[in-house]
Amino acid sequence: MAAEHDDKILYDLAELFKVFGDSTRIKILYSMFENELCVNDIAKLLNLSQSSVSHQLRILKTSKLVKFRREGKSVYYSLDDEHVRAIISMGMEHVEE
Amino acid sequence: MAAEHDDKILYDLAELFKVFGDSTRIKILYSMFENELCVNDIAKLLNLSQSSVSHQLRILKTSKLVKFRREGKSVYYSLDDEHVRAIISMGMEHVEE
DNA sequence: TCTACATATGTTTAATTGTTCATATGTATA
DNA sequence: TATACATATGAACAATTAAACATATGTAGA
Repeated sequence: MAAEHDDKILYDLAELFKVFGDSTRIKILYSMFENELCVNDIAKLLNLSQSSVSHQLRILKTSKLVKFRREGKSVYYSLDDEHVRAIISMGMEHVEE
Repeated sequence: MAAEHDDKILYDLAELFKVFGDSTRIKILYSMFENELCVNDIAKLLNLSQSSVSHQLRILKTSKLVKFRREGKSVYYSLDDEHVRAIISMGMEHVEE
């Protein structure tokens, strides 16, 4: 317990949860729960500025929580994998009690 | 999507993840993964001040992530339920890739 | 009740971070 | 290549918060 190996992993784990730990980012993630969306769609849907959404998407991208593809002038974002969905769902269960 | 009902839940969800999103708190939670520990044990194990541990335990307590019982002068803390373990494990999987 | 030990809490400070505003980059079309 | 639209990025500011320090509360035993 508390070996140096764990230290690194636990640090990364905290960093991961930190990304989920902001309501703007969670809303953005949740908006993509069913299907991909482009930046502007997210901004309009959640009533956020384009800049704000873009900044947060960068963080989500860096953390590998979302992936994206460009199509013409738009960039479509979606959840990176099932882990992301699973983590959110698991948290939901705890919160909804 | 983005209904007001969701808004509240998503806010709570972010608040929940925020609690996991600090390396000190994650270390504290992880130290209790196998068995309960008293405040001093945690402080010594993780090389933290008693004050710091106590402050963080308060936050974990408020968020219902840990429970506790008093035995003489000591207070023993443990993970509140399997959800907590599940959320951490799920995050671990993502991080360890 | 006095002392020692264990834990909790209040306050201050330093550091982190989300948002805003301004601007840059990228893409398509006339 | 000039213009418009979509997205990204840089910098400054305001708000949040973890840690440190001091102190208070709680408990057991002499």
